[in-house]
This record gives sequence, C-alpha cells and structure tokens, in this order.
Amino acid sequence: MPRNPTPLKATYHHGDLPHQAHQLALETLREHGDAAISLRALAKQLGVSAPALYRHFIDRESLLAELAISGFESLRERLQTVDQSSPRLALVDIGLVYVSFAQDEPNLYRLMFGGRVLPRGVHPRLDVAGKIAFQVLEDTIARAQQVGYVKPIPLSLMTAAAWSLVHGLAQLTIDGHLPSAKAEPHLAEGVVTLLLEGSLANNEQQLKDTSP
Amino acid sequence: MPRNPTPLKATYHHGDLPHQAHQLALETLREHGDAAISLRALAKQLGVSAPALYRHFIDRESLLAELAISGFESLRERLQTVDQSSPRLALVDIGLVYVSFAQDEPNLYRLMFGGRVLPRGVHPRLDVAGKIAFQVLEDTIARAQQVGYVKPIPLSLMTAAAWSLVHGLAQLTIDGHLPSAKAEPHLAEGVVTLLLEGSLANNEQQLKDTSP
DNA sequence: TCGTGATGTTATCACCTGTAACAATGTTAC
DNA sequence: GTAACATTGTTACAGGTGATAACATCACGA
Repeated sequence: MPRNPTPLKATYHHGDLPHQAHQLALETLREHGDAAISLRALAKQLGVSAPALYRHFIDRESLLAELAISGFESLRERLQTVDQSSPRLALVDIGLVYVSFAQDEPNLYRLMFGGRVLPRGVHPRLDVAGKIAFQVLEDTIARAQQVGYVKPIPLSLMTAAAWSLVHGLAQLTIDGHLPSAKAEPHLAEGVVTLLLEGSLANNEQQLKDTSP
Repeated sequence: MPRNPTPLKATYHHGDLPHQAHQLALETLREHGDAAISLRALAKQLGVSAPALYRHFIDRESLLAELAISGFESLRERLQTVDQSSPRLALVDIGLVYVSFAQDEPNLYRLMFGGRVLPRGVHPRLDVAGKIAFQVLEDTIARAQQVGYVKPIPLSLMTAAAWSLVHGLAQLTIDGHLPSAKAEPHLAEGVVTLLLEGSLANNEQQLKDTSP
C-alpha cells in the first residue's frame, strides 16, 4: 500500500522515497540482518538511483540508526502493553515481554544493541529512544518498590540487574548460546523469577505463597 | 619479536604469515573493532600481497572466527584464575571476572558474542570454544550447589540465569547503556549479589550473616 | 637433481559507500 | 504567468573491499 498519492503515474519525483526506503530496509533487516542492507540494492528495488537515497539519509549508518530508533519504539510499545494493575505480576511479565520481543525480532534487536555498528553518542535520537524504552522497565520496578514488594535497594541497582538479566537472556538465546523459547518454553520465566526472589522484601520471601 | 627464523633476509616466503596475521588482526580488532579489519590493509602492513592471506584463511570471516576462538580461550583462562576454595566467594568472583574481561576487551568481547557477524554452527571450533569457557561458569555453580549453598534448582536454570546476568551487564556497560565500572565501581558486585540472594538455600538467606 | 606442493605474486571481477556535476520538478515572490 | 530558488531526482566517477584465476618462486623429499 504505497503512500504515493499518484501511484499510477510514473513521475520523476518518487514522492515517498524516505518512508518506503525505511520500510523496505526494515524488511530486509528483519529477514537477512543489517549486513544485508545495501543502499544500491535498496535503490534498485525501489526503482530509483542509489544517490537519490543520500538525499534522505546522510549515510548508511544513519539509515540503520532510524531502523534502530523505530525498533526501540516498537519495544516500548510492546513493554507498555503489560498489565500494570498488579506490580508483582507486572515485574515478571515485563521481563517475559522484553525477552519475547528480542526473540521475535532477532535481527532488529541485534541492530538496536549492536554497539559497534551503532555506537552511542553519535545519533542523539537513537540514544533517547533507547532510554525511553528502558524507562518503562524502570517505572515498573519503581512501582513495585513503592508498593513495598521489592527490597528498598537503590532503584538504579535493581533496574540494572533486571535489564542485564533480560538483555543477556535475550541475546544469548537469539544467538544460540542458550536454548530458544521453543526448546525451553519456561526458561525465561524461571530465570526472571530467580532474580526476583533475590529482590523480594522480607515479608514476601516465597513467590508461590502470595496470591494476587 | 618475529617468529621468522630468518628475519633479516628478505625472502620470497614470509615464513610466519598465519601467526603474524592473527596477531596483527587481533591488535586491530582490540583497538578499532572488527569492522576495521581488512585483509588488504592487513596484508599491506605485513608487507605481503592480499591474496597471500587467502592461503591461510579461507575468507575474512574465518579469520574473525579464529580471533573469537582465541578470545574464548583468554576468557576461559581468566575465569580459571578465580579462587575456588570457597564455593560461595567463587560465585561472586567469577561473575566479576567475567564482566571485567568484557570491559577490558570490549571489541574482542563484541566479536565473540556478535551473533550476526559470526553465526553459530558455521565454525565448529568456535562453538566448542564458547562452550568450554561457559563450562567454567557452570562448574562453579555446580560446586556451590553440591555444597548446599544454593537452592537445588536445575543446574541449567541457575547457569542460564547467571550467564544471562553477567553477559547482559557486560554488554550493556561496554555499549554505554549502563554506567561503566569506572563510573560505578560496585555496580557489578551489587547486581551479581542480587541474583545470588535469589538463589540461596533457605538456611543462608542473608549473605552478610555468613562468614567464610 | 628434479619435480611437486606450498606459498607467494599480479591481474581482474563484482560489489560496495560516498561525492560531484547536472537535470527535472515543485514552489514561491513578484 | 513567469523568474528565481529549493528539492529531489539523474549519470559519472573515485576509492575501497572481498574474492578468484593464472602465474612465479621457493623448500624439500624421492
């Protein structure tokens, strides 16, 4: 479904190049990884010359940065679907949603967190997009802490631990170091629960003993 | 210090190309990342033509694979320096050593775990090298479990959680998402301890209350 | 000594990112 | 309406890369 208002007439001006290039590049990324994204091939598929893309993307890396930004936005949306009515359940759920996002979109996730291909500090919008997604995780933890469900340890510490855990699990599973969700459906839940049990307030030592 | 037995005579045959290429590539990797490794540039620095390298490395990727393999061996060596006399202290220490390895060698670590650039199943030696390094971590956890220090949960679960945590923390810090060890010297310790407290056997609920 | 395999060489291909110079199209001011 | 300008295309090209083919040289064992 092209956005081009005059799709039938073959005009000199494409009319929707930036958007369609973004979409096609995203598709290529998801199917074949970031290394498969070539501006020339992209231009050819779009019926346009290669330098035309440079009118809209400073260079290849900035195109990748845009893909990563939209990836972080997708991640944030997915994380925000978690039911927050119970801070306790939300803690586990948000971890599982995080991991499942990475497993659903391994190539996109790798681009988002592939530090070498997209270093921090170069694309400010990318940096803030990452922080915003991360914020959902932190807010969830903060809520659980305010309710007294988790220990009163520094929020930054608890958040760092939670993020490290889900990010590490995501990365290790999509790279084949740990069994995938298909092979071990309950791995993520077990792993997340394990960390959570180290973070409980004293009056909530056993997860199983407490019911919503 | 060239291995070449006749370093002074400029011979047609280099004599030590594979080894020196590996070393120089490793140096380039550590300083500038995997993307900076070019066989042409490498050959030029070694005073040799580019195709000569293809006599010793099937392609660029197999050279990277060799670097990653030596990286896993270095990691294993570092992990094996951990004092195992106290299973309890070894648990924390091995986590800290793991994270510090990644922070000392960010580019090497990224290559080792950059799933896209070196996919699993393509270079068997690489896969086993990764498993062997991982084994040190698992053995340490198994020991602590046999001593009764950690819960009798499945070893694979506990190991997956521990590896995920340290790997995630390593990756997030070297990519600038979480504060580095310089900015937050005790972050790694706090994070590792947090997971550990969720894994303690019931009679060891408080880390601080137990002395070696 | 001689030839054979290992290890170099040069020449070349196909592909890539990125830039320069130019052309067609929209747009805005007069 | 039309002239001037900005936008977004185009072709041509520079420089770099991985990889292969065909040829040259050397070391070493039969």
